[in-house]
Amino acid sequence: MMSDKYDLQAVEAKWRAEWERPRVNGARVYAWNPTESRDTSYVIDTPPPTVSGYLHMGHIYSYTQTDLIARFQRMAGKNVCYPIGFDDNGLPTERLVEKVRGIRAADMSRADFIKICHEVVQESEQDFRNLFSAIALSVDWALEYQTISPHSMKTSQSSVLDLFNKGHLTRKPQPSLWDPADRTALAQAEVVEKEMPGFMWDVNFGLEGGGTVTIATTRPELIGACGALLIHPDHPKAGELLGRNAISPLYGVPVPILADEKADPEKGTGIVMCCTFGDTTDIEWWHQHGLPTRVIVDHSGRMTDMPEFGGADWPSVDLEKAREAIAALKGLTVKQAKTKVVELLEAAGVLGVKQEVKRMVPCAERSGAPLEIIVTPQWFVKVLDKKAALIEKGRQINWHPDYMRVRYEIWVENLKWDWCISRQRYFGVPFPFWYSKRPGEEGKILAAHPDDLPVNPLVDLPRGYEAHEVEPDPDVMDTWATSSVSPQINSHGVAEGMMIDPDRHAKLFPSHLRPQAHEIIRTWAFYTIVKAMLHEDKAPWQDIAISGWCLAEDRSKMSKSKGNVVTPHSLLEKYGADCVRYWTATSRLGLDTALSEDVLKIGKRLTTKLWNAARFVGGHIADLGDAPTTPKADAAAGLVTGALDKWILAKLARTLQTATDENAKYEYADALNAVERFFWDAFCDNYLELVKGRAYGDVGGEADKASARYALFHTLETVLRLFAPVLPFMTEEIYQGLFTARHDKAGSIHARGYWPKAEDMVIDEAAEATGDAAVAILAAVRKAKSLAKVSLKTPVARLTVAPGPSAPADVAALLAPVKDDLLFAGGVQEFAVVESLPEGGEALDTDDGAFRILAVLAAPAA
RNA sequence: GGGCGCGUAGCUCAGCGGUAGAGCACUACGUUGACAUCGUAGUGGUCACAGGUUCGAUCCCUGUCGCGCCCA
Repeated sequence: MMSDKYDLQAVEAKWRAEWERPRVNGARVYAWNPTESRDTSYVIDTPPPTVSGYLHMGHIYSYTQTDLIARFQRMAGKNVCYPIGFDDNGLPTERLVEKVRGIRAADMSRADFIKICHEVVQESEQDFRNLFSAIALSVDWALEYQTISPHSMKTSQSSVLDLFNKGHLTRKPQPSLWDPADRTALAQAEVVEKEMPGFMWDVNFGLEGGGTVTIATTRPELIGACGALLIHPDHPKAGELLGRNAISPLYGVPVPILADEKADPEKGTGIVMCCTFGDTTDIEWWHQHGLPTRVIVDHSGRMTDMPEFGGADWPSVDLEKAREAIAALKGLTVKQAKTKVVELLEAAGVLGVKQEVKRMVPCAERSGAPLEIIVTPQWFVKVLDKKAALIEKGRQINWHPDYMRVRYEIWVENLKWDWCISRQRYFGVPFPFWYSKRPGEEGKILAAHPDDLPVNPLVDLPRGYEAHEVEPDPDVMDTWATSSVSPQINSHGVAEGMMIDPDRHAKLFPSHLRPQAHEIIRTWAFYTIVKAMLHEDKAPWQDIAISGWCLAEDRSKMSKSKGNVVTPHSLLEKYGADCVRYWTATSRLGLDTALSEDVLKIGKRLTTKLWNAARFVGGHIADLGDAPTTPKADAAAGLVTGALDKWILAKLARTLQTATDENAKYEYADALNAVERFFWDAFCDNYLELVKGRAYGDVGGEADKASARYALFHTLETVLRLFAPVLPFMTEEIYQGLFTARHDKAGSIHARGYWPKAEDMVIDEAAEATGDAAVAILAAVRKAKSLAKVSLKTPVARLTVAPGPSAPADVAALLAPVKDDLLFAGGVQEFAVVESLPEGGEALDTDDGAFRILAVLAAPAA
């Protein structure tokens, strides 16, 4: 039995709880079955949301799109493995914790800080669980993981150990991107370019043997770190300068003048200085020309006292003056130092023109601080030597939409740095390494034994060593170093010799689908491909589905600062999960979508219509029990005899075909559209009106009525299943309410294998043509009434039908099987099929051009 | 500066070689026994612009302009 009104809140709460209870053969509806083989599985590499973020519409948008795919695959018969995880380690979480608790990691013990991180993370994870449950994600909660859990740490450390053993991981002091605010190294992907106003100064260097040379620089504070001057070989002054030494101002350091094509003769004076390190070009020159390393900025972004200055590698022609400059600058931030150096240069009379320029400054994505390039020992995954192989791996994956692959390839082609995975932070996965202090092997890297993972080198020891013999590696991994093994965290294995459960790994890796957003193609997708390739020379997934962003209604980005953020909770409360899911289902993969209340209202209209149509059908099929089998079998058994009934079943079969094909291609929006059109146009607007005469017993006999009831039964049941991935709550409520006999057998409408089957459907082409004709003529009759501005109830005294331009051969024979239904639905009193319409009266063509009709309306009732 | 995507009815979008589609909005009519959270019908577009290919272009090619994103 169904109530008149759909009680949204109560129904959603009921099924949320029910789906988590063991129901189908003792298992939960969405449970993955670990005993089955890989052949029947469908494995999803779900994005673990970063718990440091706040809940926004984007989460609903992208996670629901994945859920639509998961639900289809499950209903279509796959053993779906749909895990969920939380990315809770790393710098983003540390920053969140410092903010919400008003503390600083640097002010407390490492252990205390980590403890607080765990607390904050718990609260945040519960918010996500509630949201995901509210929108009915069909994830298997038994597969939940955290990237900071011991299991994830073990997987992540196994990964690093495997890369180390295979020679893909190196640790050496080399120039690294450094965030002086958070005091940690960063990877290329965490850099954002910000346009900042600044100045370019001309500065005069002296020349050995007399004279001066003028360079242009935006970073005069680095003059002390200068190792050479560069000039383009075609520069007019190249001839006189090349081969000579310049003398840096303030410090008096002799530096060679070298030729390089990369020194832009159009920029500034056309002569630049190369320092340790102003930018990435400096690093190239430093490598290429074998320049000395001259460090003058420390890890906190302040000027050092340059202890090596004055030595053999760092000579000066005027040590005393240089020491004055060093003393004046020591301890200043880079920014303060810039001002001071300019003053000193001015006082020394070597400062030339100052020009205002806008420049792009590389900054840390998280802290926003301008980056320095500092030489520190860091762990790098070697990727620069593998660009071609990485692009090839990307091409083995099906990208949806395909053009997103280009973004990946462009990123790989433009890589400038190996992947730096070490961070000088606290809340993360530690490296499973120590450095030996044993005499004779000082500095040797000692790796943990795979069986001992996870290890904390600050507490644990490498096999065979005493505490006093080792120095632990103090760093933690970047959060991407762990999230990049999300498929392996779920599959419980990384590589040969690094397996927790080889059987499970073989079943779950590679996964079938990676869903994710496009802005992290260069990070998460890229890093995951790197890991899978280096560990097992595999692509990590078969398909990758890229979702777009959820924009505000005006198509601008939602952001707190703009105040245009719509929270998921307000929408869920107002419209319910089914309507919100409907909104996400209407836009395809890859496209950004504006949040639209209009679309939500359409969803509302659809669910209301579905509820009411089901109430109507329910009234006519209640006593059928589970006597109906399948449309095909019931038709073959002579239970479905009406032409219109065969017509709606044929349209249903075609709709199923489209919906199945589109869903299999991840085109859930096209699938939904096909089902919606069938439900609204064919079923509600036409079939239900045409079938009422027989359903209520006003037309035909018992067999005709039974035929109608069987067709109503099958059509509604199938439509519910087709809508089930998009509207899980309402379809379950109706299904459990009306199809109780079937529900006893199998459980939830969302159960595995519940997608309708093409082989159970039946298409009768003759009946289809007859039904199409009935629908076209009914529409023309309605149009005649609408044009006459009368009620649709107004009877038609006489309806005459003649062949139109594209008429079928025998109109009378075609219409015969539906004549009674048609006349009843149209309120027609007298009916005739003729060769051509009589003169006079307003004839109408049907939309398909098959017929011309003349409807003479009865006088309206008084 | 490079790459990618997008510009179709007032709005949100589909179509992608053969006389322009849907929903919303708007207008008119209508409470018909599932539904007024409704029904039926209608109005509405030189498919951003300019060239080219073709018998024929919204659809393919080239260029221009505008918007968005990614990367320098």
